[in-house]
Amino acid sequence: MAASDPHALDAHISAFDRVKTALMTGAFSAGSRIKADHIKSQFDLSASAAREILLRLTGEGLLLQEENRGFHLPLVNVDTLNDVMRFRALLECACAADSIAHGDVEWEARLTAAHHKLAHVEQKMREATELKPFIEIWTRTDAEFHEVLASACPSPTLLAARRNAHERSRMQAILVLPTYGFRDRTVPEHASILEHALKRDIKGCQAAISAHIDSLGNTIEMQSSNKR
Amino acid sequence: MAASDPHALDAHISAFDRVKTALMTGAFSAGSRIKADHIKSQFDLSASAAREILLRLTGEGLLLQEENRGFHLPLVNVDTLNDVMRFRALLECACAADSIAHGDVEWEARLTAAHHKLAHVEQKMREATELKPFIEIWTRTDAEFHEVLASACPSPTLLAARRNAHERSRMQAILVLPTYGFRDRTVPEHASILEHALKRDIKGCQAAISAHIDSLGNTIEMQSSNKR
DNA sequence: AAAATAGAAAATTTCGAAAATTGATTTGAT
DNA sequence: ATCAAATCAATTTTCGAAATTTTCTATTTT
Repeated sequence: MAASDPHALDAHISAFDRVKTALMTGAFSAGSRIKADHIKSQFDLSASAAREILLRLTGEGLLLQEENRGFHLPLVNVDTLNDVMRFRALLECACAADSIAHGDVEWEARLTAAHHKLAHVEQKMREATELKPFIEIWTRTDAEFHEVLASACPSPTLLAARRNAHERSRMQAILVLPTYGFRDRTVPEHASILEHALKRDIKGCQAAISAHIDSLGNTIEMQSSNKR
Repeated sequence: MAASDPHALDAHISAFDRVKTALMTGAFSAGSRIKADHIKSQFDLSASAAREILLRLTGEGLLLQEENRGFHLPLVNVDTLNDVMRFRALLECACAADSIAHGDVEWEARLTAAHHKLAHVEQKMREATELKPFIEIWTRTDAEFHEVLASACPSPTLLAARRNAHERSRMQAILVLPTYGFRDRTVPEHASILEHALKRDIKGCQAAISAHIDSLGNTIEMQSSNKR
């Protein structure tokens, strides 16, 4: 991959997704301005193509826009992180309740498979001394697990909102959490969610989800992890 | 107001809001294409200004876009209406719970005032033979009531999502419901919401909200109203 | 007559440059 | 020296036209 064209292998991926991925993987810091010119040159786009992408990302709530002052990432602190996390918990719980009520054996199988993969990655992370190399794969695997957990919910509106909330909370976590949200306790949390879902215990599953997400929100206050 | 310039008096209102208002008041029909050219001429905008507005509205979920096939209103039927309504109910209930938990006397006063205005309009509607002339003011008053009800909720994310869900459900209602969502039973429904909110009865208030919104969703199946 | 093809028209998307706005720097006045 | 006005550079926003894609219509082919 030539240094002059860092996206040569991503030619089939839309420019929108490339910029969004950059945002979601921490290429910019919290509160920083996202200049159209920078996007334009960095991703080899025309001025208006770059602007349109930034507009779309603003529509998804991943960026903010100020009249005549361009686009910027949201500022992130304990309060904003917890706010988004709580909102996400509300939607994850609602989706999970619907999934548990409507999901069939096929759903159970997919959920078990997704958790198996996630547990595999997280086990490696617990054993590793450096988390960083795992973050990208873990982020994808974690998103997939929660996606499958919600997938038997019959409401397209709720599903779309949940996914968006997940993306927003993920972006904030990447921006401020030392280990991007992963901690040792994450492993039993995911196991507990799976267990209650398979038991068709809606209340228990929602409690597990809330605990999982709350613990993420609280991580910011105790940045004493010795792993990076 | 000259016929050639239907928006002369709205000069201080942004073009975005003018187009959005047109959408929200039923200027276009469900599923219909929203051609950039039409917006461009109808609202006296340049091609790219029109496109940018349509992009923003898509970001808010009020329009859909299909690659190289432009923008269009969502198709609306019993299922989509109920889906959005259920989602809105989830968020309204969450906001109401927070408001009841956090609202002070000032909030109670504003809520009472908002309900008083709403009840006034709705009383006139019950007495009237034609609903149409009241729809615009009623829509505003109803939105204000639900806005105030939610306003003591401390979560900006939840508040923004609730407002958006309200707008989307309102647009769908305008598109398909015969009386745009108003029925005689709406009056006691709003009263019940107020009553439980002031009593600080979270469960009761949520039940009242759910009943209120469910009854809207069901209206589409019984279009036997003799008023228009 | 139905299906397929080709060509024309309509609509969407993309583009790079012009216009307007903001923020920073310099200049001038008190 | 301080504050205000004016100038300048950087950035965002707006624009109308060019390029692409889709859609419609007419023609040809089976």
